[in-house]
Order: sequence, then structure tokens, then C-alpha cells
Amino acid sequence: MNNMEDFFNYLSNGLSVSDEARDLISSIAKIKRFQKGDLLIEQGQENVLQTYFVLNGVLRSFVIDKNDKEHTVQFAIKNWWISDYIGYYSNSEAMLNVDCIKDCIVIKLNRASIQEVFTRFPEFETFHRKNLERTFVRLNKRIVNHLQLSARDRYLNFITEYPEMESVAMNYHIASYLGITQQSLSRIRSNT
Amino acid sequence: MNNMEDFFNYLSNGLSVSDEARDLISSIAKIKRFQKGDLLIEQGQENVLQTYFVLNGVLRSFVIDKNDKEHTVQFAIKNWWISDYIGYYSNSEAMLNVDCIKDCIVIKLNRASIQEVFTRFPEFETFHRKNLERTFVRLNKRIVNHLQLSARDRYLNFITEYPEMESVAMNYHIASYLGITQQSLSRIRSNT
DNA sequence: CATGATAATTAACATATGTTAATGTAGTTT
DNA sequence: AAACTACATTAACATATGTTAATTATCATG
Repeated sequence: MNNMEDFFNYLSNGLSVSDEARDLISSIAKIKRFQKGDLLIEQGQENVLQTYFVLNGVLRSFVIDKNDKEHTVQFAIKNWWISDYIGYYSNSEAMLNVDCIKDCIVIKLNRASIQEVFTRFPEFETFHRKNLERTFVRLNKRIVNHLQLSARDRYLNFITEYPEMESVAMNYHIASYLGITQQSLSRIRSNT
Repeated sequence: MNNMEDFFNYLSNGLSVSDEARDLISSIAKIKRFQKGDLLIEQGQENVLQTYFVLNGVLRSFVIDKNDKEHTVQFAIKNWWISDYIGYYSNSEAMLNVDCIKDCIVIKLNRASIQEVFTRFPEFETFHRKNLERTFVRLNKRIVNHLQLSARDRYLNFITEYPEMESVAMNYHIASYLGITQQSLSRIRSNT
């Protein structure tokens, strides 16, 4: 259905949502649609006040380096969150871009409103904290992978860890997530 | 002084610690001393129930790969936390080692006790959540650095970001943190 | 002071990955 | 169908980093 109900279903898997919490969230969460190529957050923008929950479609966050090369930090599909979490949590200008790579429907929330939810309904802060802990584990694993694995092994790990991504992300998106060039990824694929 | 009081000072910088909270924490936090070379957590051990707050000294977490090479995930000095956060938060066997690289005094806390603190004193959960958010930013930045910087630039970034580390960690510790060999680090240093 | 252990540097050579450029493929528009 | 565009593959060559091994430096200890 790709509507607010999907979001409440997602939340209900992790905590019990009271009617009051439901009302508050309904009033602050905005459903937005984006098309392939749309930019939700742009590197260098003054601040990052929003985070997005994906109902449908695919997005990515990435950085453009001084040689104009893109490096993918994160992908997001249904039921994932995405933003520039560097800018968002450190309250600084945007360090990353977030764009839409398949038409998508997202729920947009801003930090101040989420803080209000935490204050009025502490169980949401616990829910968020547990999510952060899981994400923290994923990031640590990614770092460990980068430290100890070759490009080929990182690729093999990626396709087993995120099998859905191969079909929705383009080759050079995946390469830039793995920290290699699209040509290297092609080479790796051809001798697998 | 390197005693429990230092820990309460640290906590007081982020939240206000009631007498009751102080009592509870005093009863669950244990001061431990380790010597250079001691292993606090060993890769493969059944579970990871502890996290450590550093009062003094230096520790590191690292993984040993299938070729017996070490890869440093994190360093910790005074006022930092350290553990195998992969095992700790995902409630799995230890994926990392934690060892002491300069004699140290730490406070040992276990997850269940910390959970009790969160339940009885929710402001501690907020404090922890904010710490996690900051750490999350640091990990994201590290990933972005790995994706876009050369070994030399990662090194230059490291010494400006963590200037204290150069004097306390050995060369091959730093190299393994940067994802390069000690020889490469030597090479980088010689043409800087 | 001499010895031995540990760590850091250097050099020659090997290899994985990057770079550039050409070619191939698929999907879209006219 | 032709032409165009975007993306993927391939190949020849370049370069950063790894590997191995020898040398040097540092520091504790007999």
C-alpha cells in the first residue's frame, strides 16, 4: 500500500505504539514521492534536518570527492532509513548527498519532531537506541571487511549480505560502495 | 587519581547523576588493572558481556584474519569506551580481540547491569544514545575516508584526528588501523 | 658494556587495483 | 529500423601497495 500504515507496521514490530503516539507521529511524518535522479540532500547544504524511512523504491547516500568521483556510503530499500547521518547527527553542513536511484515513496521526519516523540514516549528512544546498536554492528563489520578482505572478497560478501541490491543498484553504484572502480568490479565478476 | 570518581566526573559532563544512580553504578562497576599484553576479550570466546571504560592506559580492539594478520578496529585511551562491539551488541561470540597496549586501569561494566541502569534512570539511556550517535558519525567518517582517500591521506588524516595516538601506539598498530602494512607506513612517512 | 629481543626502516620485486580508451550491449527516442 | 544515450565489458598499461628479506634502531637485561 505504501502509506503511513506500513510505517506503523514497521514500528509495531519493535515496540507497542499507543494511540497518542500514533497521533503525534501521524502529525509530524510526511509522505513524499521522488523520482529516479532526484536529490534529497546535497553535499554542502547548510544543515541536515531530515531523515527518511523508505516505503518503496531505492535510494543511496554518497560523497563526491575532489576528483568528482562518487563513493557510495549506504543504500536504502523498503523499511530502511536513510539520510546524511554525518551531517544529521553532528549538526553540521551536509557531508553526503542522498539521491533516489529507483522511484520511491518515503516518510520524511525531522530531528526536532523525533526528539519530541522521544520525550513524550520514551519507548521510542529505546527502539531507536536498539536500531543504532544494530547499525553500529553493521558499520563495524564493514570496517573489519575493508581492513581484511580483498576487493573480490568484499564483493562476494556484499552479494550474500545484500542479495537484493544486485538487481536494483547499478554496477558502478556497487563498485563505489565496495571502494573499487566499475572496471575492477567487471574484472572480478568475469573470473568468478 | 584513576578511580571511580573519574568515571563519575565523566558522566557528570553529560548528565546529572542522582545519588541513587551513583549508588547503583558504584555497586555494579568494577575497577580492574591490566598490564601491557593482557587480553581482555578473545576472538571466538562464547559471548561478550563486558564493556570497558578507560581511566588510564591504552587498549585496542583487533581482528586476526585467516593469514594470522592483525587488523586494528579501535584504540582507546582515557575516557574512551572499548569492547568487541560486534559481539557485545549482536549477542554473538567474540569477533574481535581486545588487548592492553599500555598498562591500564579500566572500569568494567556488563550489559545486563547497564540495562538495569537504563531502566531505573532513563537519562542514562539518553546519554548512551547520544554517545552512540557521535560514535556512529565517527564510523561513517572512517568509512568515507577509506572509500575516497589513499593510504597516505588516511595516515595524514589520522595524525591530525588522533594526535595522541602516534606516541602511544606502535607503528604496526597504526598501520593495521589504516589498512596497510607497517612497511607501507614507513614508506609513507619517509616521503612526507 | 655487551647481548639479545623487539620494532622500524629500506630495497627489490610481485601483485591487485586504477586509468584510459576502445568496444559491446541494452534500452529509448525519433 | 536507425540513431542516440547510458551503462558494462575488455584490454593494455600505470601505479599504489603488498611481500620478502636484509639492515638498522631502540631498549631492556645479564
